[in-house]
Amino acid sequence: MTFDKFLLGRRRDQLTHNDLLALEQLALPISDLPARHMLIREGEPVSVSTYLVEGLMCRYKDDREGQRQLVAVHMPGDFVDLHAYPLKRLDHDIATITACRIAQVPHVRLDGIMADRPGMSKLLWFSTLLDAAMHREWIFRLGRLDAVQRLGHFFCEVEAKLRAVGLSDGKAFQLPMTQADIAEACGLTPVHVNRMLKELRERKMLVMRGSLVSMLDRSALSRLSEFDPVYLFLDASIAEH
Amino acid sequence: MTFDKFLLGRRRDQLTHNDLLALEQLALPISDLPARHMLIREGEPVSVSTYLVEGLMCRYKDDREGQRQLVAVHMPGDFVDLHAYPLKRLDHDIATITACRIAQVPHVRLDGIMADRPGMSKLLWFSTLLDAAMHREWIFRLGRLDAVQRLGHFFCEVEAKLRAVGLSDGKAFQLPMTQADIAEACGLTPVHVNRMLKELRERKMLVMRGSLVSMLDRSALSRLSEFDPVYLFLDASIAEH
DNA sequence: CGATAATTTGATGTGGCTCAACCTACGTGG
DNA sequence: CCACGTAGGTTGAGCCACATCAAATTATCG
Repeated sequence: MTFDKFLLGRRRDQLTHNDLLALEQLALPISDLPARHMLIREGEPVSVSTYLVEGLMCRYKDDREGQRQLVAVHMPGDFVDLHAYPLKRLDHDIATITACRIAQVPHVRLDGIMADRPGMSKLLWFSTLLDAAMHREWIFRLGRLDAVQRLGHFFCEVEAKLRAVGLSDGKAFQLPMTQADIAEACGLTPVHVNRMLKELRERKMLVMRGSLVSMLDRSALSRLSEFDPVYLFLDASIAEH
Repeated sequence: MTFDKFLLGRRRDQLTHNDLLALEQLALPISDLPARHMLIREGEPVSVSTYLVEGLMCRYKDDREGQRQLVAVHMPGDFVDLHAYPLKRLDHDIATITACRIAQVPHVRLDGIMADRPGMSKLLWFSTLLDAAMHREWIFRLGRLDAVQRLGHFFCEVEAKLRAVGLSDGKAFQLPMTQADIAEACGLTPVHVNRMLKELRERKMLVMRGSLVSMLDRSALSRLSEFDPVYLFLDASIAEH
């Protein structure tokens, strides 16, 4: 039950029934975190990894003045900091955006998986490299797209990920982030995010009211923002629609 | 001999002598590539991974108009596309910058390592996550730093990596990249890179003449550009100096 | 020595930032 | 139930960092 969203839409078939059972048995009891709560601070040694069951989390680096740059947004089904297993400490902070439900897996138990289940180890490895692939696309977004495109691209990515775990129908979805959060993700100021959202609204591509995002014209939006979901490594069936 | 730079300065001690021997035996004979040569194109299935023995390589995504955004620069000792092993295909292109000497490892042989050597598998996993950590820092660089800082930060990163494999003495090093290449890495235009290099020169922090980069004042440069090498996961001894 | 790539400099345009004000929704306590 | 505080969102005016376009100068290399 806990891991029923894990890797959904991505090579799930390569997890055997026994693998999944082994995964379920790894997890400690589920716990809850409040919104806007810091989970891990840069540099501290980490000995458990967190799997996100419900809610929104983010990873970020901050500059000298404490300004944040988000480097990832996580949603249900994501192994948020599995990379802390080989790395042992993190180079960035992790915090919740909304209230979250999580399951934590001690690293010593993962050692068992590495020793006994090479196939599953490779799939865990794969899931951390998915994050790396998304990082690369974020670099592209910041380096080569202008403000409207960055927003469009960001929303396309979030929508595709949510759809893979059944949290978007392809038209509308809940995204409880403020415009300031989105600004921190896209390397823009909140003021400019506001103006660009207005432009997307006027262009009849996307409307965000509160936490409800409605994609009025997804294909136009992905064309505008040069979004191509190959980097999400989704199975053909999900990527197409 | 081939892998004598692998992970240098980073948890090398966790590779046993037998591990290293196993690694050396994995590699196919060494081969050479010309400068400005594409090695792997986005999307094509990959069944071998490339280890860089000598030269400079880069990974990049390009936008609709063919404009490149570099997402990584690789130097000797890097397992350039080990991540292709779990991923099976890549989300970006890989090309040489200078002429390169490489060793290629077939993925089937890595399967053997996954099955027999969990400790070494974890170290290989670790090395791919190092790339992810660098990606995150690149996101930060593009999202939160201005042009001079981006350049300073980029040079600090390159210098630290080169120093870890003995290719920089902490003062000067060879970097055979054009200003246009650097622009593609930092999300700037070549013209503006040129002007900002001039500024770094005038501020007596860094001079680039041809491919020789001289860091006149490394500590001032890293302060200016908010460079902190923790994300490179270097052993204390190398990180300090 | 000539051709071509790389660097340098100048002039001008503009996308996104800054600062500042105002508006709206919502939760809390009087 | 209203008053008020606060967080989030919206809008305007002015400015600046970086882009763009264009041309000249300097390396590099067959």
